[in-house]
Amino acid sequence: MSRAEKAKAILEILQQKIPAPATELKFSTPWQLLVATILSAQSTDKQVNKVTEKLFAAYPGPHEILTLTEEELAAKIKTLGLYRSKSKYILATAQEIVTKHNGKVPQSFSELVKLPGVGRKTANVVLANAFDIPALAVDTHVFRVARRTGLASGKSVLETEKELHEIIPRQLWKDAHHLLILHGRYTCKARNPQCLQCPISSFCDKVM
DNA sequence: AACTCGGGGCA
DNA sequence: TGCCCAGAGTT
Repeated sequence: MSRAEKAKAILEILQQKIPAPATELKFSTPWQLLVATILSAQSTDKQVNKVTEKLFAAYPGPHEILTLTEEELAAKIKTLGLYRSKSKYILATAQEIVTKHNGKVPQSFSELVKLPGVGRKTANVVLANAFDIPALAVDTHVFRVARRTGLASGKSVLETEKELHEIIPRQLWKDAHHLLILHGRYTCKARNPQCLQCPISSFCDKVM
């Protein structure tokens, strides 16, 4: 079985096994996904969902969020860590999107990473999930899953990113990041991995 | 490369 | 009670 076939098989299984609504970041627009992703730094998806549900109901887009001061927004996201910097980033990014991008979230990596608080990971998540553009942010979870399953063998995150780009089928790009990261977070954990309940253990070189 | 922001989840 | 967490900016 080629690596590409393996990737396809693994992702299709994860698609069926991972209950999206409970754990996935919720969003209905590129802007909301961008904000949710900024908020997710050093926080869990559940915490983020709790905050964004209220926030987006009252302030759905960049124009609305700009009616808030930095302190007011910070108060609304105070249950998340790093809330002061996040508030600052979100308002600054909203301002730039309104003034420089005609109110729309830019659709290229180079433009996205120029936004305040948007780095490599956030940019890739937005490209893949909001715009269905092949992009994958390899973080520690994705890296670990890729190594254990043998989908990638590169030593660095960037090498792994390149390898995954080559083998993940086009139609699965949109879900690849969520699936791999959630699998890594809840099942293929760094410590105490749940191999007995792992739906893809038959593809794994390192069942424990 | 190291440091900082940071409340909540979980053992 | 201590460790960890969907990161990014600054020095």
